[in-house]
Amino acid sequence: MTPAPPVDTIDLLHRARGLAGRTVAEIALSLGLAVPELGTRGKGRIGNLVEKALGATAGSAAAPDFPHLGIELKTIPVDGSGRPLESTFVCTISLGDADTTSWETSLVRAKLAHVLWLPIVTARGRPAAERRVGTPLLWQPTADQEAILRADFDDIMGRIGVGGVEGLTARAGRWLQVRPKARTGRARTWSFGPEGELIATVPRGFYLRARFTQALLRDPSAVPA
Amino acid sequence: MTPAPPVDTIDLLHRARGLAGRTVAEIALSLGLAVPELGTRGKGRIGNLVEKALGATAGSAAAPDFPHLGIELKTIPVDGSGRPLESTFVCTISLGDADTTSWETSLVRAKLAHVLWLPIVTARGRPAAERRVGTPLLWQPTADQEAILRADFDDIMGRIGVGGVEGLTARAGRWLQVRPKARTGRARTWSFGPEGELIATVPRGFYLRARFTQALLRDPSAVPA
DNA sequence: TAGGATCCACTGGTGGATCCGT
DNA sequence: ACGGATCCACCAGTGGATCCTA
Repeated sequence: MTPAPPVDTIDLLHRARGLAGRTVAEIALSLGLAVPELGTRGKGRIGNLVEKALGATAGSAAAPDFPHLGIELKTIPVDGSGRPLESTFVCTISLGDADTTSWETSLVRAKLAHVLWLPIVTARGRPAAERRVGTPLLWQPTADQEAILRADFDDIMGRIGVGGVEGLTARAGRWLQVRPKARTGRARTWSFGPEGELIATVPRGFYLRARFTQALLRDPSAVPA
Repeated sequence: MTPAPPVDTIDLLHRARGLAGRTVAEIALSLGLAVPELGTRGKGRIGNLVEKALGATAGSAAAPDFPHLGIELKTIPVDGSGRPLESTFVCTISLGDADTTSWETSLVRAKLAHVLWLPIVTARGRPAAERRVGTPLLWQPTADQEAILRADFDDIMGRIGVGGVEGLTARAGRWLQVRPKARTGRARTWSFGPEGELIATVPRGFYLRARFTQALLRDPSAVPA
């Protein structure tokens, strides 16, 4: 019942376009799956559903959703006019490697190198089943865009190197930012404090600000503020 | 329904003696739990049951079962005359640290520093529910015993340092031995080969040979072959 | 007999994201 | 608007051990 992986990029894009206009309920039904609930329950379930619908490789960490194509799938909740309602999670940040990781070798660069954006038209307060897939966009950063992402990355990693991760706020970064991930007070990861001492901290992730993804969805080569 | 932790060593020993002579079925019933199946299903379930019955801390890794007492609980299947039917698993071996770990700081020493042995009288082929708790033994290694355990540990770690973990067999060690742990071909851990190269291997654990535990149960200060 | 192979329950960490006060 | 907090599914790894052939 689960579709095979797409044979190539064209195939993937065709399939994604085939989902456009369909509701979450319809997609779930066609896969023989339960319609995901949302709200405070099951925040990531639409993302998982769409992955299955497009034949993405299941649950493979540190690899793109479509490994043979090198393409990452990202759903993004948008309002009726196509504006993102949320920032977009990119990946977890390796807090221990702040001083030895470069943009070139970073996971965040790998994730953003080639993305299939799939807007999910979302009316707040309505059942998830009603949400509808919008027009997909296959995107690779332009040189200008990547330069800014790299600058954000270097800025963030530099701040961690100087003051430790606890001194970093979500205010750093023009398009990329770092915010907490996972339930506060439960998950723990290891990092370094201002004096270089080893400390336990909440896991954090890279996110793309909504103002960047908003511009992107309208013009893939946009360079917004 | 789950007992509170024992307040002190005497309390623990009293409780353990209170289990002596009782069957697995009786203990499960008194805790309001299902009687564990065994055989090829649920090999560790009696151990878990007894932990609960004695108020051990649940599922705490790298800590003794009774942290405030520093005591480790080990069930051990024995025949009608009290002879162990199996070797006893002690703990996982840290393969990456072979050259930097000493007996003094090792997990295996910590685990064996103070053990509450609880024999489980086991007739092969009979239902697990019928198994009966034997006479508990609270044990700490004598100086002579610890010297041999340390020698085994050093021997094993030395062999790993020389030939890598893949050259190590369960034949090494007088009382302690190293054997595979977890389903072959599934779990993987990282180690070093003969040339110092990083390799993936099956996880392994320290076990106490049955000839040692057999002597121990008859005479806590025994120094068998 | 015992070395090598294997089994189940549980949970912490990861990947998928959205919630919600200020 | 947005920074900080939080939610669920899934799975590999760990802890509890015993099985099973040669």
